[in-house]
This record gives sequence, structure tokens and C-alpha cells, in this order.
Amino acid sequence: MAEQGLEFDPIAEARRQWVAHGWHDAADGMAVLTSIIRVEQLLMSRVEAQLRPLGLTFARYELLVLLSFSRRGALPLGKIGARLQVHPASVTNAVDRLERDGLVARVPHPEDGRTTLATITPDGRRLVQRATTTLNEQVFADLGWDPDELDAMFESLRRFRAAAGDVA
Amino acid sequence: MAEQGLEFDPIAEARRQWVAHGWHDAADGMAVLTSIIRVEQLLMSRVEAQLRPLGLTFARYELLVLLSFSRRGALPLGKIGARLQVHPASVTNAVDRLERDGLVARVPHPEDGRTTLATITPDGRRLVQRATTTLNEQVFADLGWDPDELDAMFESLRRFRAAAGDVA
DNA sequence: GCAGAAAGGTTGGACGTCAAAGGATCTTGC
DNA sequence: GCAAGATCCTTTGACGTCCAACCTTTCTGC
Repeated sequence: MAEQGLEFDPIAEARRQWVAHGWHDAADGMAVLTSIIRVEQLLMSRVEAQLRPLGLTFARYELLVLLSFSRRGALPLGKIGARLQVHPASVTNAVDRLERDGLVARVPHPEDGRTTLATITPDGRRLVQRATTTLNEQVFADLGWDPDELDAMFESLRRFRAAAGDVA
Repeated sequence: MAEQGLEFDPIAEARRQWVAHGWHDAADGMAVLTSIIRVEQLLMSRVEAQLRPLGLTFARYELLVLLSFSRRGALPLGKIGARLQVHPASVTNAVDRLERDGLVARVPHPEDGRTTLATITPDGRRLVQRATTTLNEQVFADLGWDPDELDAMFESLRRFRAAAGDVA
């Protein structure tokens, strides 16, 4: 990444340009959208930095968490995709790599021949435990926002997700 | 994507689990981080849906916008990376494809033999114009937040970026 | 001047995401 | 019962991102 040392804020600059071109109606939306993209990038890189030493990525971590929270430690791949809101191909991909590393195993569904279950292994459980502790302490516990601000953000984001159909 | 029809909010559910496991301090941070990732995903797919018919991606669109705003319509690849806050390899990649499509041309820097300039072509200017009009109307003009909320979001996000070193 | 350090780009590899197409396996409806 | 249509998963291909390693070209310091 090119992290350092701009003497000005590129997003503020872009917004200025938008206004200068007469695109007033779109300037704020552009600025917020771009900001979200950038903040997501920064947050993700914090997370990945913590997970890398454990041999995990966030995508795989999320999948492990989901399995570890499930009743039997196993879920159909399709349901995993629905819960994590990712493309089926991404699930296949993630499960492939988790399986390669012995953190998950594929098991045929006992009743439905089309379905495959991903099952978390003991190694998988141990690792997701460690990863969660690390992430909780090093990232989630303090993103850099006050509690009030955090709540406000969550609520705004939730409303957006609701409008997009994520929430019932 | 698996867009539809969960009968509950996966992020709210994850947060519940976090609290149930006693990770109170991290629960809100986890929820907000996950929400930002999800909202970024949703916004990005709106943007890409508008750009796809034009043969552009957001990464390449941003690069074109940057060039079109520059004095001479040309910038060193390194400076592009710094302004867009992406890895040098990503710039190489994007410029390769823009060049392939005739939207940008690589020109050696007249004074510094190490440096390459990316120059926007007339085709590039025309296309970025069209793309901007479309995005302004179809996406940026209405993300789904009230003006007040939009301002609050921008400010929270700006503060975060500042703390991360993006802003002077 | 000239060796060593720094700066600018490119390449190759690992991952992630999406779209589209394909193969299996249920489920339906007549 | 059986064909037609849904489901579930995988595969392939196009892109994007990052990292690490590797050339070139410049700049620095003695």
C-alpha cells in the first residue's frame, strides 16, 4: 500500500472538483461512497494483518466462525453463502483452502445427495478461538470511534442494509 | 451474490453471539466493522453495475477521473498510486488494461528516465465523461441517506481516515 | 567519479469476488 | 411413473488487491 504522506486529503480534493464542475447534487454522495471504500480498506488491512500470522484470511475466518457457532459444527455450503452473503463460488473457494489446511472437512449430506456439508475440525475450532481472541483485543475492541459515534454509525449502516434488503 | 431473503440480519445475529460469549467490549466494534464491509460491497456493486456496460471497472474509472482532472491529462504512475491509495502493482495492472482499450497511453517521462507517465486519450476523456454523468445520476445523487446523516457519516469516516494518516 | 542507497515500475504468485456454464440430484405436475 | 424444472455445487475465466523479488535509472556521500 501507499500509506503515507499526502499533504492533503484526496477525497476532499475530489469533492472540491465535483463541486467545481457543477455536480453539487452528487458531490456528497461521491465523497461518502469513496470514504466508505477507503475506510473498509483500512479496517480490512488491520484485520488481515492480525490473521496472516495464523494462516487465515478474513473470508476464511468468517466461515470458521459461522461453523463454530452452528449446532453441529456443520452447515450446507449453500446456507453458508446465504449467511455470509457471498457468491457460491466464493464459498467453494474458501472451503477448498480450509479443507487443504485441515480446518474443515466436506461431508456429504445424509439425506440430500445434492448438498455438501462443511464441518469444522478440532484444529479449526482451536484456530478460530485464537483468531477471535486476537481480533477482539487488537481490532474490534477499539476501532477508534467513541461509543456514541459507533452506535450512530451502526444505525446508519443498518438502515442502509435494510433498504438494500439485507434485513427483514 | 446471494442477495435475498434471510429472515434475520446476519450481523445482528453475530453480535448477539459475541455478547453471549462474553465478548462485550468487542461486540460493537465487530458489528460496525462487518457492517462497513457489507455496505461497501453493496455500494460497489451498484457502481459496477453502472460501469459494466461502458466496459469500465471502478478502479479504472477512478484512474481516468484522476487523469482527466490533472493539468496535462498525464501523471506518473507512482503519483497515481499515491493519490488513489493503492499498491503500485494495482496501478500497473489498471494502466495495462486502460492502455489495451485505448483510453490511456504510457509516455516516458521527459526528464526522469525511471518514470512513466499515464496520459488520457480523447477516447478516455469521452468515456469518463459519460461514466461520470451516469454515476452521478444513478448512484451518487442518492445513496439512500438523508443529507444530515450523510454529513455525519462523512465526518465520522473522515475522522477515522485522519487517525489512520490519510489526512494531514 | 563511483560505489551504495533510493526511487520508479514490472512481474509472478496467492487470494478473493463475480458471472456464466455445466453436471448431479431432487421435486413437480400431469 | 416420468419428463421438465428447480436446486446445489463446482469449474472456468476475467479482474482486482497485496506482497516479495527484481530490474533500471537517479541521487548521495566520500
